[in-house]
Amino acid sequence: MTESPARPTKAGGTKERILDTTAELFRRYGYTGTGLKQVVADANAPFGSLYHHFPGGKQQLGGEVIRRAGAMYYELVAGVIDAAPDIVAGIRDTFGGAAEVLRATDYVDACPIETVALEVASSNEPLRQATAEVFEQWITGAAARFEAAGIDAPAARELAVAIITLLEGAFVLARASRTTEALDAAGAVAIAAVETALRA
Amino acid sequence: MTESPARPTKAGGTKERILDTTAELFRRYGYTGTGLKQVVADANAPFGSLYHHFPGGKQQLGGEVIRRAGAMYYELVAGVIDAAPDIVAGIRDTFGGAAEVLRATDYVDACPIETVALEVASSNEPLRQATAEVFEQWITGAAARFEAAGIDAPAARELAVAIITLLEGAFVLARASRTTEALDAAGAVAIAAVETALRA
DNA sequence: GTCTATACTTTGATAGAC
DNA sequence: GTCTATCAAAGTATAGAC
Repeated sequence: MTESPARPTKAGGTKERILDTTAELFRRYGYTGTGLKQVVADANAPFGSLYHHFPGGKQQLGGEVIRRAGAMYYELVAGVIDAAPDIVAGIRDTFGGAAEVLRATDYVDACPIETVALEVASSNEPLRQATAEVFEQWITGAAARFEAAGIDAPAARELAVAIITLLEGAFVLARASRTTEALDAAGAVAIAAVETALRA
Repeated sequence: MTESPARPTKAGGTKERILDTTAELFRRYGYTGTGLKQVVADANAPFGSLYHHFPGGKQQLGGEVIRRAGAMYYELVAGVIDAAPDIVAGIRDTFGGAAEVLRATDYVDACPIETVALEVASSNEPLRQATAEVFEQWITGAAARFEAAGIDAPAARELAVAIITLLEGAFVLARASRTTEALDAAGAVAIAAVETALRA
């Protein structure tokens, strides 16, 4: 009973709480749209704590959030794919599950780093690199699964890039239109591309 | 010679100059990342002019820029497609041309409304609707061309959604990685999807 | 390590002279 | 319709007590 329920809102230490809160705000409002005052308010943390844990300020916090959220989203999707009986079903479940989550969260919970990636692409080189590394990690992970399904390495990588491209593009149209039409269309094309590669 | 070279930087009236400048800034830095002071500075316009032409402030300016830039980009891509001998070549030219432009502009000139669309999707309902209308216009225009190529209406629309999804998604990965790999992979999948639909 | 108070800058927006 | 001056609020960041 030495543990005290200091922070009612979320579990974990102050640093983790700041990271999780920032990730949530980034997904909704993007990098420039998220203020540090809002971060500490939502994380129930004192302002000074932020600069204690992230002496590099908003940029350091942003970098850690991008890598952390990127890795977590990778694990999430990889789990869905690996739970399916085969790779085609895994891709189908990925797009179908993404559509479900979007509907259930009022079209908020899409890719956690996409908005930030576009915002920083031409304005913040360190953060741009962070997003590039996350996407590269996803591509490598997806390509490995396609290779395991019998597709040769170059085709597996190209297919991985195309699938992730379809998912990211569908998130843009889905969030703008508040429909899952793009995820359905993208999922169909994705499955067709995988089946074609498997036959080759 | 009654015309005086009042503004050295760009052609057109003050309002048009503000619209063009804002569109350029939105593409690079997004909506929240673009300040109105930077807009008037780059447009070589006095600050008061902005609120004279856009009494609704940043939101009204944003809405007009989204619709204007969206329509211009539509005309640009439609021109590329219609200049090609057939629809497959048109799609190939679209993805190839987009890759060329990205390389030539240091990965800045991608979709003019994509960053803004993600930023406002869950934070600014009027602007979210503006982006949704632009995407819908693109989908309708692309679907009409697929129908003209002999694809039935439902399939043409689904194909249009998928192609635009591929383009938007490729822009995200391309700008983040500063490579055109995603545009190449997306273009290949896009062409395959069109060819499949044409055979059906 | 926690927390408060504050410094400094930039933001969107307005008023009013011309 | 142009332009300057200015406002209140929010932005990031820092200092220093505890």
